[in-house]
Amino acid sequence: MAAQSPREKIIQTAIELFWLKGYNSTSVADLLSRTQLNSGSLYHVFPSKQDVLVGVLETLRDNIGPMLLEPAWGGVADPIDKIFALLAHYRTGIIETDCNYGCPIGSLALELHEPDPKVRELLAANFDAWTGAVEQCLKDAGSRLPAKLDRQALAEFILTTMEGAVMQARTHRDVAYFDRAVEQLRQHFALLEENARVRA
Amino acid sequence: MAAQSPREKIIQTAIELFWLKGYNSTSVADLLSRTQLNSGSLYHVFPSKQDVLVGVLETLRDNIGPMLLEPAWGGVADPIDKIFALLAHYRTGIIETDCNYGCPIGSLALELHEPDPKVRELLAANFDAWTGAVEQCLKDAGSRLPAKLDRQALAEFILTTMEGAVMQARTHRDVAYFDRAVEQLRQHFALLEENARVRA
DNA sequence: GTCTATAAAAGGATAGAC
DNA sequence: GTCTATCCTTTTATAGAC
Repeated sequence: MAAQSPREKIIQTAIELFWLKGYNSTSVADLLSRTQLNSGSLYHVFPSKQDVLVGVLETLRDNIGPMLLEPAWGGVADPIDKIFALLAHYRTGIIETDCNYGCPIGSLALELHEPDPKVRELLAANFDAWTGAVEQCLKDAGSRLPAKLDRQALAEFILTTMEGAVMQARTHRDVAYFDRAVEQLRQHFALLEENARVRA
Repeated sequence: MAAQSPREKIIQTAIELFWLKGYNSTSVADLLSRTQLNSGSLYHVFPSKQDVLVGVLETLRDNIGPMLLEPAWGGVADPIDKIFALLAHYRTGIIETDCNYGCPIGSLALELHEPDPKVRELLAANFDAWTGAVEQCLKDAGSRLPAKLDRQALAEFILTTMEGAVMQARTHRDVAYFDRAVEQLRQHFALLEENARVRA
């Protein structure tokens, strides 16, 4: 592994701690002790804690492929299978964290109540990257889905499902809440695909 | 209006501030200045800030009827209309807050990363009260929905939709994200109702 | 660019008089 | 039950030497 710059160390650590503890509950001191850096080094790179958050959100937005999609899609080629593989990837996160899992973006989106405009736009950009990837899957599914289907709206709805399902699984500490939501979405897809066949 | 006890003042103010700013970003000093109470009075009733949170969650759980369902359902009798009236009620909240709206329970559920077991159970109990009310609507819809439909799972899915849709509308500061998610749910209902008719 | 020390403020909570 | 004063810790951020 190549040596990491202070910037890289801080971003990587902040991604993990903001995800595990949230933004407000992660102190600069937490970041310093985990990275073994001194405050002078951190504040030299990031003038304020919020600048660390901006760096985190830019990194997540720019690396959704290697950090999320490629791990989720390894070996999966079918576009509709990819969508459910992405959801299955979140399920793995839920299991690995004993049902404590929260979507890094969704949790920040609800934790930060009056975010700086730049932060809010980066949260939105992360959602856009996610729904954009799913929308591409829906386009790749071609005539298997109804021609008149609003594929952007359905991509957003898949994000809606993931976020709401993760929230309930976490709150109840029970992955079955996630599974039942995904099953409802599967039924929705089954109805859409049947609809497309009938009209074909 | 009847005189309010310190306890009632604190709970009412905390409901509002936890909703507007979140739990961590609401200080005890905020509660004191808003209620015009002194710290001695607050800590006499609530030994710690977390006890205020417990009181808030118990109050919301025990008053879901007058605080949420009855305002949302005024004049609506049809069980399926009630479900979409409930969603329309959230839409009103989104509009009234300039798309800053967050579900009080959902936001806390994601903000609190390692909640005390009692707090977590109360969050889950609030979700249960919500899905329980929706599940009753689905039962009241009787044969308009497929007989074999898992009505508990669908009730949870409606909560999933609301939470995910609120999150996206807030993040994008655009109610259209909420509207599109509800429209997807409407299509899902249309397919279910058609399904029930065909088999009848 | 990195070090140590520390400022300056905010936070939760307590003490003891009334 | 309520008042005022204050303790103690945590937190973000800065200063100035190296």
